Amino acid sequence: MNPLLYGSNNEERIVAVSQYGDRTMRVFFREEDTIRSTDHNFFPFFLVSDSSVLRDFGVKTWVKELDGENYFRYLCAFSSWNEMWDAIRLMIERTPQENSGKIETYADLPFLQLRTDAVSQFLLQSGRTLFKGMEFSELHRLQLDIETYTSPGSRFSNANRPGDRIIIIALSDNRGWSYCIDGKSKREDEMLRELVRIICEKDPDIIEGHNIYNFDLPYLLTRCEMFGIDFAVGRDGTSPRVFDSRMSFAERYVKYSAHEIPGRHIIDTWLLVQSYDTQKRSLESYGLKYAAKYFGFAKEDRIYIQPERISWYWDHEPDLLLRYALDDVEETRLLSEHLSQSSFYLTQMLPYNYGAVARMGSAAKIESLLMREYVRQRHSVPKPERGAQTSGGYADIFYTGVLQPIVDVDVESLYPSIMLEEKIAPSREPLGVFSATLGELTRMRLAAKRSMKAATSEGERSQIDALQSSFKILINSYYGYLGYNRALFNDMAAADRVTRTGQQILRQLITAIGESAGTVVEVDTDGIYFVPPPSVQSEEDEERFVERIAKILPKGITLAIAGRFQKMLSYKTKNYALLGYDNRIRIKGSSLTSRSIEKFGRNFLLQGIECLLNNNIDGLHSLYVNLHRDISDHALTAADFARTETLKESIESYLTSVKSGERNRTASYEVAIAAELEWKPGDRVSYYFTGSDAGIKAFENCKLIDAWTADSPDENVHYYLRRLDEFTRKFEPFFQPSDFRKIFSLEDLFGFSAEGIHVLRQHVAQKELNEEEDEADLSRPDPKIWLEENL
DNA sequence: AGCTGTGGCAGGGAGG
DNA sequence: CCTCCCTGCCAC
Repeated sequence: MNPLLYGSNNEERIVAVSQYGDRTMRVFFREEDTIRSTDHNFFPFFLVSDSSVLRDFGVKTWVKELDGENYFRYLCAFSSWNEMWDAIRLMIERTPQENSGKIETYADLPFLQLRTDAVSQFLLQSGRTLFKGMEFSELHRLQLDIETYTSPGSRFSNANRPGDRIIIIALSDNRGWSYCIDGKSKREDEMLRELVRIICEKDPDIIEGHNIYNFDLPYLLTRCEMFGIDFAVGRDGTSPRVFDSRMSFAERYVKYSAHEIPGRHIIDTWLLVQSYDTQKRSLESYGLKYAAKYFGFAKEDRIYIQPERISWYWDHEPDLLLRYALDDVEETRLLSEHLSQSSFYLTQMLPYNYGAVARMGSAAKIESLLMREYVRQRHSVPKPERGAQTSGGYADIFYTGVLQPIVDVDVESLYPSIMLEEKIAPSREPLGVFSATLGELTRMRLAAKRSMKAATSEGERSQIDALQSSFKILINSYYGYLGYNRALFNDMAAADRVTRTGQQILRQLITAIGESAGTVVEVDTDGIYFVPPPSVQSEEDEERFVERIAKILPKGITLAIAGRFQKMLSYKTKNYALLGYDNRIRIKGSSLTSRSIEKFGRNFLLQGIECLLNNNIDGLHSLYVNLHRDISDHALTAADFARTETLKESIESYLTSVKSGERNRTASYEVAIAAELEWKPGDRVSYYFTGSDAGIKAFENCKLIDAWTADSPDENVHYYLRRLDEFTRKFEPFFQPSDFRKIFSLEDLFGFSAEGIHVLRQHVAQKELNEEEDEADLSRPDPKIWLEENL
C-alpha cells in the first residue's frame, strides 16, 4: 500500500485516538530484550498516567510504578503485539478526543518516550479532522481579533491589571459575515458570553488570528476566568487546553502558548508569516499591518491606528476603532488564505490534524510518515544515532565587481534528486519507507505541476499551487531529516554522501562552463551565476548553452535557468546584487542587506549599489557626502539609526551565560533589561547608541529607540560616522585605493570628478579543495588576486 | 512541551 | 593594533 495514501479509504481510516478527560495516555518504546528479539531497538508500548484508564478498558496490563524524576507514575507494557493492538482498538472506540506531544529519551531508563500525543504519531484520525479529500474552500474559517484598553502610563496591555480590559471583539468568516462585539453597549462579561455563544452557533472548523496564541486567546481566557465564565468553545463543550510550545524558524525560535480547542483547529497567521519568511527572507516585520501590505492585501482606505493610541481612540472616536478592528480581521482572513493552504493539504497526507500540522516542523512530519508505516507493519524502529554531519553545500566566489550579462542556473531539487538517483536512505530503515515516500511525493508533485498548466481559473491554479508547494516542503526536508540528531531514522553518513555528491556535481558544472568559455562568478550549493561566452547572445542561445552544459550531469539530475540578469555586483560569497531586465535591483547577503543593519546603512548600501550597477560614480560620492552631513547635523531620526535585533534568549539564560563567562554582555539585552522590558525569546528590540566618542562600549551606551527625542538628540554622532565608514568599506574591492579615497571623502561636491574612475573587476583565487595544512599556504598573506581590465 | 541541516559574513567584547 | 570567541543574520 502507498504509505502516503494510507487511511484514504474508509476501511483503513481510524478515528481520532487520545486520552479521555484528564486521563493521559502516552506511548513508549521498550528495549527489545524485554519482549521479543529483533534486529531493531524498540517496540512501541503504552504509558499511562493513570493505569485505571487501561483497566477500565479491560486490558491486561503489566504495571510498574516509576519513581524519581519521571513524572509519569505508571508504565504498562504488553506481552504481545496483538495485545497492544487490541488495546489501541479499545481506546479508539472509547476515546474520541485528540492529543499531542513529542519524543524524548531518558538516559537512565530503557525507554524512549514518545511524549507526543500518543497515538497521533501512529494512527490516522477521522476523515473530518484530517480533511481527507476536502478542498480548502470547504472549510468554515472564523477570524478573531480583540482590541484591549490599556490603563494610562502602561506600555503594554495586560489582562491582569485593573483598568485594562477587552473593548472590542472583531469577528469575520470566509462566508462574507463580519461582526463587532462592541464594549460601548455591553459589559465585558456580556461580551465574553456573546463570543462563546457566537462561536458555538457559527460552529467554525477553524479559528484564525494574528498572534492569537500569544495574545488574543490568553487574554480572553484570563478575562473569562476573572468573570467566572467557562470559555467553552470546543465542539464537545469543553474549553481550550493550553501548553507552552516553541516553533523554530531556521536559526531562531519563538515561544508561544499553544491552545487546542477540541474539534476545531487554530491557525496563527503570525507564525505562518514567520514560517514563510524563513524561505523568502524579505519581510521587515511580522506585524499584521506590514504583512498585509507586503502581500498586497491592505485596502486603500484601511484605517491605521498606532497600538499605543487605541485607548485614546476608544475614548474619543470609537467608531473609527471599530472599523480598524474589522480591517484587522479581514486582513487576517486574506493572510491565512494565502499562507495556510499548504498546511491544509499536507494534513491530508500526515497522521496529524490541521492545527498540529500548521505548528509542526518538517522533521516531525517526515518521521510521522515513517512511524505510521512501521507501526502498521508492526515493525520495530531504531534509536537515533548520535553525532553530526561533517559536510554541507559548496559555496565559492570567482569574481568581484560588476559583471554582465548574467545567467543563473540551478540544479533542480539537487538533494532530493541525489537521494533518489544514488538510492541514499537511512541505513537502519529496512522497510524502505524513506525512499518510497520521497519518490512518491516527487511523482505527485510533478503531476500537480503538470495539472497546474491545464488549470482554467485563478482559484484552481492557487489551489493546485498550494498542493504542489506542500509536496515541495516535505520533499526538501528529507535531506535535513537524515542529519537531524534527534530523528529516529537519522543517518549522518548518508547526509554526508548527499552533500558530497552535490559538491561534486557543482564542481563538474563549474568546470564545464569554464571550458565552454563562460565566466563563473559565484556559486552556492545548487546554483551558479555566470557570464555566458560572447558567442551566446539571445535568450535562445542561453538555453542551448545550458542544455549543452547539462549533458555532463548524471542521470536524473537536471539543470534549469533560474534567472537572467542585466548585471551582477559580486561582493563576497553569498553576498551580491542583481540588476534584472525589469530594472529592479535584488540584494542578497547579510553583509549588504540585513535587518540588523541600521536603516540609514541599508539605504546607503542600496543606493550605493544602484550607483555602482549604473556606473554612477558622481552619485556615489554625493550619496556619501550627504549622508555624512546628515549624521553630523543630527538630521536623522531614531528610526534611521536604530538597530533592531532579536532577543533569542530569555533574560534568565542570558544573565546565566554572562555570569559564567560563556558570552559577553550585548547591547540588545542590556537595553531590554535596563528598560524593564518583558520579552519572550524571539521578540525584537530597537535601540541606538549614545555617548560622545566613537570608542564607546556599546552595551554601556545604548538606549531604547523610544527614549530618543528630536528636541534633544543624544545619538552618538561619532559612532554613527564610524558606522558610515564601515558601510563605505564594503565598496573598497570595487575601486583602486586612490579612487576609493577620492569618492568617499568630504571634498566639495563641485571639486569632485569621477573622471578616470572605473569599477574594478577582480578574479578571486578559488579556495583549495583539500585544505592541506601546509607551511607555504599558511605563510601566504592573502588569496592571490589579479586585477583585470574594468568593464 | 518542541526543535531539519551547513556555510559564510559582520560586529562586538575581551585579552594579548 | 591583532586574534579568538560569541552571537545574529542570511543563502541555500
